[in-house]
Amino acid sequence: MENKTIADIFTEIADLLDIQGENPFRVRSYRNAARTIEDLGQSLESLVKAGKNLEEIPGIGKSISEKTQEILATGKCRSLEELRARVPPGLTELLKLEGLGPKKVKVLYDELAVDSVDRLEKAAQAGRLRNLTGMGVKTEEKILKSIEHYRAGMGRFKLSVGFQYAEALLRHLQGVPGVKRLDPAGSFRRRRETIGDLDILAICGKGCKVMDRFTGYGDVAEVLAKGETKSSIRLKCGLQVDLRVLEEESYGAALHYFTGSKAHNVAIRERAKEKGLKISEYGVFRAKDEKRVSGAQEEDVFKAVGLPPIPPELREDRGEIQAAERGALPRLIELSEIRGDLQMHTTASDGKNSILEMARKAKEMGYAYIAITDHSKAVRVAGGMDEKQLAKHLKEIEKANGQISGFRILKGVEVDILPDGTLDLKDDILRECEVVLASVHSRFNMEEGEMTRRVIQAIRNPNVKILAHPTGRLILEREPFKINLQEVVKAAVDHGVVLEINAYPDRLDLKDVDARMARDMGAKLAIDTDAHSALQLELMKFGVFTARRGWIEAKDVVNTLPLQELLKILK
DNA sequence: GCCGTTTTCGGCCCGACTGTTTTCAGTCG
Repeated sequence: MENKTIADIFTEIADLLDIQGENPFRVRSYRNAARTIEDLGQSLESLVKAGKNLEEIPGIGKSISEKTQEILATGKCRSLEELRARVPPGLTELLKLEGLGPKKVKVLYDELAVDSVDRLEKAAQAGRLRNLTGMGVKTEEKILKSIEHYRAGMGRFKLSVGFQYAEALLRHLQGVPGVKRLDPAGSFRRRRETIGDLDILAICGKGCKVMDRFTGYGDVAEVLAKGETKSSIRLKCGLQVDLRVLEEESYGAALHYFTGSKAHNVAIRERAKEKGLKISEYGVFRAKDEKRVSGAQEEDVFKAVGLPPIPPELREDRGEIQAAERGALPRLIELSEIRGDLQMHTTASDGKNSILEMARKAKEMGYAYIAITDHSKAVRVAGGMDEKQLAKHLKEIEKANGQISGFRILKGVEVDILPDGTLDLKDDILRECEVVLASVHSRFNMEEGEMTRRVIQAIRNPNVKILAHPTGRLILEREPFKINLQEVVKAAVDHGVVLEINAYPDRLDLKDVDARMARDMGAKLAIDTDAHSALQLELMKFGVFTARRGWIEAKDVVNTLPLQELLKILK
């Protein structure tokens, strides 16, 4: 069973308890447990099978441990069933609407029997909400807007999409007279794979017109709020952007606060409290007399609680505070440490540029090498090659090597893993390649056991050097296929196969927590763009972001190595 | 429900905004 399945059960329990008006701290315990489980990076099921005591996991105690084991054993959770019998499960969907929380949902259900988004919409349109306690005409209007927004599916955006909007908007704001500083914060700054909204912080001089400039941006669909220190807009694409203007003396505290994550902030504040301090977005204060201690720089916040600065990508309350305390924070990989790119496509299959064009762009980026890895024949839609075509293509690569100096183009292929676990090309031709990536492009809906065996069989082929996009997911579009990733990682370690962090922004596969788990199990990683044009080689940064979120260091990543050392590993 | 170099009971992060109210509850980040 997937961790996500178990986490979803605890989230639903939390929602249902919340609506019932349960103790909010009890509710929070379930939410914390759900988040911890989802982020765990290793399967709870296998931990339980291995006899591990789940109560050793922070945030999981006796009750949630027992429920987890019940869920794993029976596929059900009695507490959840009992709650569902008491509270209509449709109510949890209402919580997803902006502006609706547990209290209002309960009133809506008790007074008007509203138990679905559709019924809520009808009630609001009929003007039946305005008479309820705590609600009025404005609440009605807000709810109708929320429903519209919810239905439009304007949920989260891929990080790469966020980058496009953020960069354009920052350019728009940068030239405004009086603007001294601008920083994106939030999940964008933590480089999460998706973002829900965009937070921008600013320091401005007196009389600065930055808010007018902000709400007057050409791409604005709606101005949600406009004030002296905070304004919110919704862009035409549905992305909400908040701009906050702050004082210089509290800027560091605000940057820390608005970067999050929420769970990280809570943990930092708990620590501050133990030390007799109070941390808010306005600074670090002494608890006894409210006197400000510091807060101009972000480091001040960490310093106040006795910690070294923690990089934004790690701030998820996944052990970074404990690691910082021990002086054991990783030295995270940097984009500048990448020396080459080991997966890309050319006009020989479904790419847009030639071998030489890819190589020249890579050289211009400061790389020392690339591998050309076009598709094999099973991937028909991508113009995959058979043995004969690949043999000719490898000659083309050799020829291109003669046309570029101080740079090495490695002969490679992305060979398809067929449903039975065999490879799409004969071993003879694979032996000719310096970089063989293997990957799954078909039959995504296999049973977990079958898919795991399929991929492990490919890993056992001695010609295979890298397992590419190991889980096959497409962010916001396609779930990863079912596979026992820990068994796959173990096989990869045993057979010296490198696991890929695919940097293509739709994939980011392995994802952060999986990459961390793989490295902890002893695996080596490669960060590759899977570029289908020369320009897409620039997408490497998204792979590096994912790696950093997975606590990965340069020494874990084979394409930070000089060419000769890389070749030794690939041999 | 979880947690404990003060605690096995009694805490559990902090502040702003909104809309509904005449002093505050609910929601959000």
